[in-house]
Amino acid sequence: MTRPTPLLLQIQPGDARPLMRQIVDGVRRQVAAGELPVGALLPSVRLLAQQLVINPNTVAKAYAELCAEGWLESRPGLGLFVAVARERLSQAEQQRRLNAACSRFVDDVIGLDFSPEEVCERMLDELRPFGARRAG
Amino acid sequence: MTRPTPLLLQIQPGDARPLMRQIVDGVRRQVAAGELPVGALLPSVRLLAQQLVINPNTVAKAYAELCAEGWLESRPGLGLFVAVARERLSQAEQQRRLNAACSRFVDDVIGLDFSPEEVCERMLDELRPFGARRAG
DNA sequence: ATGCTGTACTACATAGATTAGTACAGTTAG
DNA sequence: CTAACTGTACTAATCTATGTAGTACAGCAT
Repeated sequence: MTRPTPLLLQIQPGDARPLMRQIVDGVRRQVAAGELPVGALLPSVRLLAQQLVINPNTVAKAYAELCAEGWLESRPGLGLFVAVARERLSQAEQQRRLNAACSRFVDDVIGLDFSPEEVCERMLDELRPFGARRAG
Repeated sequence: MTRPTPLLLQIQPGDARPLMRQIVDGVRRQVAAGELPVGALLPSVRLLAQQLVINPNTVAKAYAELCAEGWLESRPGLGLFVAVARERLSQAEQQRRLNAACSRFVDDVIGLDFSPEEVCERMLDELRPFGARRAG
């Protein structure tokens, strides 16, 4: 009894990110925001590839990365499902990634004429919708 | 009367960023933080390449990008100097870059178990030292 | 048995980063 | 003027990541 599942995911030609990254980021956001509930079935590798008019291999690689990160769960023969939230990384690794992200972010905004407070506010507006998912 | 100028800049082998980016980011931070005062002479393309044990071409490209961004000024035959702060980008372009940076940052931290406030605090700690340079 | 599912593997093409080497024009000190 | 420095420009080769293409295999449902 596998119900088909729609997935609103768009690929922007003007986006500088590689296709695989656009898919990974897009699906990750939808899962983190709760738009894709736990247990939801995702479109198959071949179907999504057909919808986005890209190679199935690119979709498969994106899905594989999302499985490795713990967002999705693969049941071979059945499909890919949204996984239950769980601790995925050690405390140290999480700190390391936060530092790296902050470092890169600062490099990106360092030349812009915004105050740290302005930057912070704009960033929080985008981050808040995803704050809900914490492993328990 | 060109005085020689020291430049503390390290290249980390473990850093995933390309060499050119490490140089650009490193010099940009030092200029933005005021560690390199306006008018300071930077080490020549060939000297810095020798110090970092990399190809002079890589250094030249990094310097060229810093000139294009308005951080440095080139006087052929003399050398490269820290430029005076000035408006470099249109309001619209600055907004566009801030949005892109926030978007990427959120993608980076979305899977970590930190609250938006924790993320914000950690980010501000790294951003604040560079808030001083605003074009007037 | 048929048709769906994810996965694995190879080969090829492309773009970006880097190295390497050479060459040219501007500036300064001798 | 000459020599020695400066930044800049250009080409060619290499390496890596990304994407494309095609094929093959194993699990599951009807």
